[in-house]
Amino acid sequence: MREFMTLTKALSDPNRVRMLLALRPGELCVCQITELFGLATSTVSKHLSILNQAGLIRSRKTERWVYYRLADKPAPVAVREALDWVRKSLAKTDEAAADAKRLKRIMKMDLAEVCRRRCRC
Amino acid sequence: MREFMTLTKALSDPNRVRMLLALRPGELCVCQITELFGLATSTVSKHLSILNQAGLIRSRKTERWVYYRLADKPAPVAVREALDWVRKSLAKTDEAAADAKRLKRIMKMDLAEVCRRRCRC
DNA sequence: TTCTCATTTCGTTGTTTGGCGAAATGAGAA
DNA sequence: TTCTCATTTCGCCAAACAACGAAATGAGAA
Repeated sequence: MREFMTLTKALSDPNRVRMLLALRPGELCVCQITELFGLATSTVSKHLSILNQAGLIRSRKTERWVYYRLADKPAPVAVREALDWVRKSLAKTDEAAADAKRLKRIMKMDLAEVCRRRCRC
Repeated sequence: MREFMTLTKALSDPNRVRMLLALRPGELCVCQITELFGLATSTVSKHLSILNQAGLIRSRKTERWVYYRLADKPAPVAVREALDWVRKSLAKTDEAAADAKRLKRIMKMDLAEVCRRRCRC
């Protein structure tokens, strides 16, 4: 029950759900997600931490960046069902399409460039 | 997206999830649910209204009482998947078993009796 | 080793949410 | 019709939460 509530609470914020959808094509680093949603880095980090704690995503650190991806096959059944539910319910929505479109543009940029841009001095 | 978030928010409170599980065997009236969870009537009513608005449950009024039941077959796919997810993830948990046990006892009581008992004067 | 910098953690603020009791509602009983 | 009473709505309080900027972290670069 406790684990299940961690899952449902993780899914109860629209920005977190959008992050799950954005991660469908493949892993992204924090600064790319920050750029995609126009939120503060600390806010994005918090959201990712909540999704991670729920087991919905996993992280990997390489060089200077932390990459997040959707949970892999060995994830618990409840987690996989949650991800399927999100995908089936929202993959074809306008919001997901708009995010995907903007993400495409961000993916074409240099990663270091994206990270530097996040700094709004 | 908006509808989906209504669903996930509805599922993000443990008492609401317990209510969904309690409704699995069949419909219950508000005072039975109130007795089952030991919450104020107004609180239970609010929770049921949120579940109803999300399409997860439906209501029916007969004589003096309002009965709530899980959403029927013609419910949207996302709703049916949500209910399946809850059932598969939690039906066999200790919490669900404990609630079911207490519910059994309440079901043996006279309905009017249960409603009157709720009044803690 | 020290420096750099992407990310996380901390502390604060405004909003949302769950809980309650009291008052309002409204459909059946009388 | 008026009365009864199960349920809903309202108003309030305390706890939880999302968002931000600033400070801390810690791994790679120099």
